[in-house]
Parts: sequence; structure tokens; C-alpha cells
Amino acid sequence: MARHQRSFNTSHRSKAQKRALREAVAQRQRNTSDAKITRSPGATENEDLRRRLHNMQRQFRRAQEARDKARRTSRGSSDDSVPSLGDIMLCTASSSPPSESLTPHASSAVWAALRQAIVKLHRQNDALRKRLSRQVKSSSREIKRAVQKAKVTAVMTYVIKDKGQITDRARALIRSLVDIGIPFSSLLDVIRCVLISAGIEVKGKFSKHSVHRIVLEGGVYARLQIMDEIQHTKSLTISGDGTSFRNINLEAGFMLYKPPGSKTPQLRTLPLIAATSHTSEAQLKGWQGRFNGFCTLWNSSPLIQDGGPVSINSILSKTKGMSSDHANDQKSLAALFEKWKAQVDQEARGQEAVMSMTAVELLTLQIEVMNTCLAQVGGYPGWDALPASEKQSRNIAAHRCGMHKEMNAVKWGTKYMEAFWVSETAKELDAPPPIFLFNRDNAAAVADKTATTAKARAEQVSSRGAIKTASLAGAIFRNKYEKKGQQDAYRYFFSEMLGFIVQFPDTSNTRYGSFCDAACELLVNLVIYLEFLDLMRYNKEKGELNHMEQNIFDALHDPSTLTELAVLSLYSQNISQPYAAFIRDTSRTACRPRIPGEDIQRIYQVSLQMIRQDIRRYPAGHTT
DNA sequence: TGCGAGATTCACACGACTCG
DNA sequence: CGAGTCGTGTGAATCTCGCA
Repeated sequence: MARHQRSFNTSHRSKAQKRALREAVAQRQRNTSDAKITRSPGATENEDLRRRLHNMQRQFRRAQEARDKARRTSRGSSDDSVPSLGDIMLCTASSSPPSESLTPHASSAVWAALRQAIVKLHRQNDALRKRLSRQVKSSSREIKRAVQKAKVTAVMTYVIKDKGQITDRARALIRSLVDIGIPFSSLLDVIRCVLISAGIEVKGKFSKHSVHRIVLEGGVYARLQIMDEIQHTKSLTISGDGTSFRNINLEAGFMLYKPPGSKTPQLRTLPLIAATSHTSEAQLKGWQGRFNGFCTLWNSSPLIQDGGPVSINSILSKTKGMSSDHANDQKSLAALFEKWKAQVDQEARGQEAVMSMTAVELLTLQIEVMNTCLAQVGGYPGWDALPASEKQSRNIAAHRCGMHKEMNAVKWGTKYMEAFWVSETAKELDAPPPIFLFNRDNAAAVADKTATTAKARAEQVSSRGAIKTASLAGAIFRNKYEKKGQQDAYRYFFSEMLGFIVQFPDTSNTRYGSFCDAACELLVNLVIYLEFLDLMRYNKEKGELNHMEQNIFDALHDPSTLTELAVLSLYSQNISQPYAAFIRDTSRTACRPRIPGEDIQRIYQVSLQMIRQDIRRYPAGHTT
């Protein structure tokens, strides 16, 4: 029995087992000391062991019973014939009553079976532990392998294009290779040769034309970078020099400043420019051109959203130094530069002051300046006596583009017209607004009776009226792309119908006046346009106009849209055209409109009357 | 001065994508 | 679905520049 006890690995015993063992040993010692007096040592030990075996046997039996009971109660129990270690421990830990005695042979067999069961449990436990350990190792190995494979795949293929566009990384590589002198036409081959030799596959290609564009792009990036850095630097120094090459003066320019993140000042090379001469004035002009170009580029780039607009004054205010040689032209250039800087600064301050003025203050200032100007020439008689060129040079009042004013008049007149349809006057007249000219998606949204929100949004974002009709007509009857629109068929058809070649007005969002011309055209030849649309319909396989053409067709049948077209036509013929003729007339001698004011007012009243009559003619609800 | 390589310009085409 | 934009490719003509 002692041999059996030694065979147990103590490290695998539970606390309950260890406690039971300690108690057994203590009891054995007590029994041993008692037996020294009353019994022989061999008989006492034998008896003690038998008792212990008996107890353990009963404990094991109870454990089996508990296990069976647990299996019966649990759903989907397994058929494992071996009791779990937990069951045994549970039973072992519980106190057990003294058992009846066993024969030595029976106790030995039970003990062996128990020991076998425990050993089996240990093996199972060990197998499970090893299986878990192997699975953890295996999964981490698989993850590592997958990551490595992905890395290798990514590195081994060099992608030149992403969705048809040359990637930024490829562009940078192209610029680097161009920088070291690789010919445009050989760049792709060079990249392929190098990467293939390194075992990297190259996907995609580019042409030498793209290389050219990418190099130009690099120049733009460089200038934008300089502008970005200037905005973040406190001061800068400029320098430059010139030389001539084949009788052409070339001026080089440099800037020295400390860019953000740099501890030392960096020298930036500015674009080389060709100058008419190497005089100080020409050199100053070069610097002005450079700064102007830089500001224009920056202010027209998307970067303005982050960095804000930049003025020449903001660059000049940071220009604290100018380095050059001791030549006289450079000294003169420095003086001219300083003068320019002061002038720009003065203008910027003046502009700031004017912009902060109220309208009354500004008007007062303008009148004051105008009076000063008139006083210098001896009042109004003196001003009238001046030649035109002198008037031009002395006219310091603000000039505005007359055609822009005219364009704005049409634009705001259209907005006023839009507002009319929802006004009380329109309601009194039962005048319905022009029909909506939905695009395809919005038309679908409006047709969907369940989509109330989408319908409301479609009506909110959709346009209608004369301007939209003229815009659509321009897209169909005179598309700027030859392959789009119906311009060819339009020309042939109208030539046949009218007997002479016509062209639909070039409608454009930036030139509102063209809509007026289109309105005239659509109204004058309305019947022919409707016939032409019918012809387009019959020429199609399905016999249907497309969405845009159908919109025009509907609009040309809508009285309210036709009314707006009439208003635009009247305005164009009676105001726009005479006004344009007037402001473009260089021979005029006085600032007086050729159409008398009373005539304009009469035209306006007639137009208004026509509109109202037209509205009355078509009651509300009449749309086609 | 002529030649050839490389760069530039022009005009057009095509595909991907967005917008209405 | 059509219009429009953008990025790219292509071929031909022309220009530029280095070199013998």
C-alpha cells in the first residue's frame, strides 16, 4: 500500500484530497502510538489501511451515484463512463460515515480500479490541456502566416493606377525619376525594369503625355507649398539675379525663410522668368508678376478653404530683407521694391478703412472726391470741355461692368417674377405658377404618392419657369458638344421651315441675357419648335421624347411658363438690347439713356398688362 | 549646319464618375 | 438615362537642344 501511495503525484491532488490525506496520516500516527501498547505494529497498520480503503470506496461509490444522478437530470448528457474529477473531489470532500470492512482481495481490486480511473482522468485532463495549447499556437501561427502573405502580396505588386487614375505615389516616383534625367518616353520601362528585378510585379501603365502633365503638376504643387509656408512664417528674405541666354534676359528668384517645423531657414527656388531687359524696373516687374501669380494660384485653389485668401500685401509685409550684389541696378531695385511695398501697404490700409465705412460715410466720401476732382478742372463746364481721354484718366469714380449690371438686372428680375406667383396678387388673379420641370429622379419622387418627404424635397430643389425652359432648350437645340443635343437636326429643320439658317441662342448660366434671346426665339417660332419636338418623337424607336425633351414640350404648352417667356422677351427687346447698344456706343457724348424714361415706363406698363391679360385668359389649374 | 532624340502642343477619343 | 466633367491615352506635327 505504501508503494501505491507513492505512485500518486501530489501535484495533481486537490485541496480536499490533501486535507483527507493529512487527516489519515495523523490518524494513522495516533493509532500507531496506541497500538504500541496493545497490538502488534503490522496488524494495526493493516487494519488502518483497510478502513481507509473502505471509506474511499464508499466515497467513490457516492461519487458515481451523484454523477449518474446529474446525467439523468441534465439534457443531452454524454456517455462518458469515467467519473469526472470534480465529482470525485466533491464526494471525497464530504464527510463520510465509517464503512463496513472489506476483504483484502476485494479492497485491493477496488483500489486498483479507483487508481485506474484517476489516472485516466489525469490523462484526459492532460490531453485536453495539450489540445488547447496546440490550438492556441496553431491559430496564432495561422494569423501570422496570413498577415505575412498579405504583406508579401501588397509589396510584390506595384499598382500604378487606382480606378483609372495614376496614384499619388506613382506620380511622386515619376517626378523623382524625371528630376534625375530619365526621358519621358523611357520612364515606364525604367520603373518596370527596376521593380521586376526586385521581384515586384507592375500593374498599369502611363503615357509620356501623362508624364508631362504630372511634371507640370509638380510645379503647381511647389508654388502652393511655398504659399502655404509663407503663410506660416514670420519673415522672409528674397534674392535674385539675372543672365542672358541667346539674347533673352532670364531672371532667377529665391526666397529664404524658416518653414514650419524646420529649425533652420530653407532656400526656395522661384519660377525662372524671361524679362525684356535687366533693368531695375524690369526686375521689379518680374517680382510683381511672381507674387501676383502665386496669390492668384493660391486663391483659386481648394487650399483657400483652410488657409484663407492671400494678398500681395501679406507677402510683402513679411518680406524683411533683400540680398544681392553691389551692382547699381540692385540698389535701385531695392529702392523700387521698398516703394512698392509701401504703396501696397497704403492701399491695403485704405481698402480696409473703406470697407469698414457705412453706406452714408462711403457716399459722403465719394461726393467729396468727385467735388475735388471737378474743382480741379473748373467745375462742370470745365469737365464737359475736357477731351474724352482726359476724362477717362481723371475719372476716379468706381467703374462697373455695364453688362454685368444688365445681367444682374435679368437675374433679380427673374427672382422677382418667381416671387410674383406666390404673392397675393397672383392669388387674386387665380394665376397658377409655371409647372415644375423636374429631373428624372425628382419626377419619380413626385410620382410616388407614398414618398411625401421626397416629394416635398423634389419640389424644393426643382426649377421651373422661363429660365429653366430656356436652359433646357439650349441643352437640346444648341449643345456645346457636337455629339450631344440635336443641333444638326435643328439647323436642317429650321433651315427648311424658315428658309434660312438659324442657331439657337447660346444659353449659359454665366450670361443671363442669353436666356432672354432664347425666350424671344422660342416664342417667335413656338409652333415650329413644337413641330420639331414632334419630329424628334417620331424619329425615335420607342416614339417617346426623353425626359428633358418632354420637359421642354410640357413647358411650351404651359401658359404660365409662356407668360414668363413673354416677359423676358419684352424686357430683352425694350430694355436689354437698347441698353447694351447704349453702353457699347463709344461715340456717345453724354451719360443719358437713348430711350426716354417715360418710354421705358410705358413699355413696362404694357408688359405688365399683357401678363395680367394672359393670366386671366388661363384660369388656375390649367397646365397644358 | 544637319541630324536625331526628346519635349511640347494640338485635337480627339474613351472610360469612370457625378449630377439632375 | 443623358449631360457634363475629369483624367488619361493616342497619334501627328512641331519645336528644342545637344552633338558631330
